Amino acid sequence: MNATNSRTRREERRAEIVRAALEVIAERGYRGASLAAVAERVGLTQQGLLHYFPTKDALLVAVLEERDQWDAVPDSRWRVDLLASLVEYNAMRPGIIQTFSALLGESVTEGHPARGYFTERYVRVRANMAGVLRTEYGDRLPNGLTPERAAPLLVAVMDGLQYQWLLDPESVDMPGAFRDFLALLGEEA
Amino acid sequence: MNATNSRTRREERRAEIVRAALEVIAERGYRGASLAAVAERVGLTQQGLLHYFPTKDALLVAVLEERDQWDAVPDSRWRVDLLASLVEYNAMRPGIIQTFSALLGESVTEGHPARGYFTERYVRVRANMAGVLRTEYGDRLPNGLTPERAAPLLVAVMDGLQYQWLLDPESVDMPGAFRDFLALLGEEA
DNA sequence: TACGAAACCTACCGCTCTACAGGTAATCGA
DNA sequence: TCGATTACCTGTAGAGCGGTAGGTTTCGTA
Repeated sequence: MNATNSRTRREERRAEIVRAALEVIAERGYRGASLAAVAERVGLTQQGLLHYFPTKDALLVAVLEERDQWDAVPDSRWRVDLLASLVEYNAMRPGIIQTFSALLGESVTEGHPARGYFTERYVRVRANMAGVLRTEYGDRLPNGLTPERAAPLLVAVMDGLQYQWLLDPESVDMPGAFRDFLALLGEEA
Repeated sequence: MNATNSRTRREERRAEIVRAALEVIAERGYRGASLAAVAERVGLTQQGLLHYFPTKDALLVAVLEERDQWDAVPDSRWRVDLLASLVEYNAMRPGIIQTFSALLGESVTEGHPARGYFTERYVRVRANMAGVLRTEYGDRLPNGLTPERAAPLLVAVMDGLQYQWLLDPESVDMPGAFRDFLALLGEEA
């Protein structure tokens, strides 16, 4: 095997570990997720895992980078009707949603290693959403709101619905509720 | 001092501890909040604290009961315009908001002791909000939504805005955004 | 003033956690 | 085939955790 292959193998193993970490964080949160639990899931000892990620925080960074890659795909290519599909898609992947809902909750505590990440992510996502709305409606939505004022609401609805849905999926039709909200945004004042 | 006074003193001490617990949970989350840290804040040892709450979970129960008392005040007495005042009031108490945002985030993880609480609370709050909307608008909002379908959105916006605001209060005008949303709800389709 | 309970304390147990140190076996390039 | 790197392992340090056991002091009550 050549060097490229070695490098690939290492990357694959790291990706495997990140995937396991996503699961464990979903189940126990970041603070509650032990390296040993993640390691066990990929058939390693805790010390073996530290060979790939030297500290717990380094592993978290890798987890957050994975997420970045995930939703950095479309950016300005989004259109409002595609947002509904995104939420529908999310509703089929409760694991990921649970991971990042748990992390978001933890991140508001002091000195949490994901705090900076979520703060910056929100700035970016709000700007993205404002862009999407501007593309769709121009400088004013039908109801008179600017895209910049509607964007935080859009993001809030997505996040807020996720918590209600995670806690009680039977009672909350997340995609349906989100479509209701989009309809609300598109209506005349 | 008589028996009543003793009982009162005990209750006061417990309330003091619960207040300290709210602070520590806001800073570190529930899992990250150690009994010792709470105890120190009221000038006790960890074991002294256990004299008032026999387990950590018992302390959490008391914290959640405090919250119940807090927002059980008005129920059906709420009106839509008072919701805006509530959000404005919340914006002046970041500590409490942070405590319960952190707890909500943790609660979606498996086996979390607050999970049942939040699940039931959402059922109750959605029903309350639907009631408020019905009182204001009747069986259909101006845009055609039923109160039952609008209620999850209302709750989602409140929660979702809190996360954005906690992470970046300078960038997010929580009360303003919420008023925007209320206006949206009140508009004709 | 004597008694019992309440309000703490010290000491400690057993467990878990992250991380470091150092070893060993497999692998890989030259 | 040899020397080095990689991929793990065992062992353990060091701290923190919730909770128990059992003592002592304070205090209300009779």
